Amino acid sequence: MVALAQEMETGTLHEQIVAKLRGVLLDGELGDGARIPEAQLCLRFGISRTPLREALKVLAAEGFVELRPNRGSIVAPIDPVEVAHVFELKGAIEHTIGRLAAVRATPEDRTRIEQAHAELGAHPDPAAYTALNQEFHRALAAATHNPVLQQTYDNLQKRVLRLRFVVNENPTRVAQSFVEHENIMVAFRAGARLDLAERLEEHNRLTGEAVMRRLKREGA
Amino acid sequence: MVALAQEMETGTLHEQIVAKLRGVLLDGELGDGARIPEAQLCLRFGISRTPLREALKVLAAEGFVELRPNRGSIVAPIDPVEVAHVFELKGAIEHTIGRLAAVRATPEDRTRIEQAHAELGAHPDPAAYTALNQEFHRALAAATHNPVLQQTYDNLQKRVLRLRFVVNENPTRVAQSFVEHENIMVAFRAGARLDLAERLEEHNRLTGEAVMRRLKREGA
DNA sequence: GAACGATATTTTGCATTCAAAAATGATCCG
DNA sequence: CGGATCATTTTTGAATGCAAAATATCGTTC
Repeated sequence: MVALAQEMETGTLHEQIVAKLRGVLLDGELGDGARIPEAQLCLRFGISRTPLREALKVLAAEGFVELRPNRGSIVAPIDPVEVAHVFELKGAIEHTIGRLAAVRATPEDRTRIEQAHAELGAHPDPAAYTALNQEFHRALAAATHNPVLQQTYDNLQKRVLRLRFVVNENPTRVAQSFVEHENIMVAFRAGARLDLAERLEEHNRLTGEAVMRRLKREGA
Repeated sequence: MVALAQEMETGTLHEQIVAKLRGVLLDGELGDGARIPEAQLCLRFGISRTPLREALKVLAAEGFVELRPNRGSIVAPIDPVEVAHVFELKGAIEHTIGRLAAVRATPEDRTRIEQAHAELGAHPDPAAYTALNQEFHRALAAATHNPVLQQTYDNLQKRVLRLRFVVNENPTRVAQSFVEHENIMVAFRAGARLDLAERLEEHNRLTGEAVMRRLKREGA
């Protein structure tokens, strides 16, 4: 089992609860549209309803939870149209990540990115793919040294992570994806800003299209 | 007094509280870094601390409020570096708004955008500027028909709105800004996607630079 | 046996309460 | 008179309590 919600055990208690709860949602422990068992989660986290509900509101604002007045909260149902919109926005941000990271990446950033890329190459299995891929893109985003961008990007990334089949990526797409990553790395190493930007945007578009095809097929 | 926080009286009670509280923050009623008077706001909104605190956590996640463990919440202090980062990300989104709005705007969108632009032309006073300018850009964002993008954009826009001197824009910049808007409209009317995208991004950059200069001057 | 409706149970949303932490300020000593 | 120490008050964070709403249960009728 790959932990998708690799949050650190840090920050305020509230932040920790948000992180844990997000973890529950991202790991698909509660399916799409499932009722969120407040009482159960309180027991599990060893807290009362007050802080849990605070976390729920935050996650609702982030788009992971849907609050239905007087009818409790549910895991936000996946809306294919919305997923497409998330990818569209993410594309814009990927482009910017490319332009900025190519120029701003420090030697440490470069090392981390190279490392993430190498790990992806070493583990071509779909099981490991999602987490490593996540790490790779996260490292690139970090190289922009723009925390506002990073956080927005991360949030969007998490939103698509909720789709189970992104996790259980198919082997063909994984292979294709790695080829795209190779090209991304070529542009990155060369410091080719616009080239990197375009490749990242294109990679996002292709991933998005794969996801949308899958969504259509599953008729979710 | 121009109401910056033009939220509607709709949605769940929770959403209304978040909106009202955001209004208090955006209208600059509480200065930068000021302690948030929980008790007072509860009185004013006629609610207890529980729902108010839920709203506070949401606004903290959005970056308007800073929660200090055991020391209460304060209006998030303005960090010039962060403001620059917000503008940088907003630039990426403006570009995308341009590319998409040029193609997707419906006749109704076009009417609304033209109207917003005309109103800006009719009221060249800095006092009215912020609200009308806000409306103009909001209308353009809406023309993308991408709610995810719209919401993210709106959130960023609100973050820069917190800077009081953006509200009290200086006349020179207002005039210059309108010229940029004119050019934006030319590209928009012509359906020139990339041209519109570039002009919007450039407009954002220039606004951002004006704000940053102001920030530096005031030494905030 | 299905459909409806009345009643019991659970869940939800918010107010209240309570313990712990921080801020305040009163007292003492140098 | 200034500054440290300790008691007092206030504020914070979270658990609990309570009324209203929704859901489930069950009996009744057709």
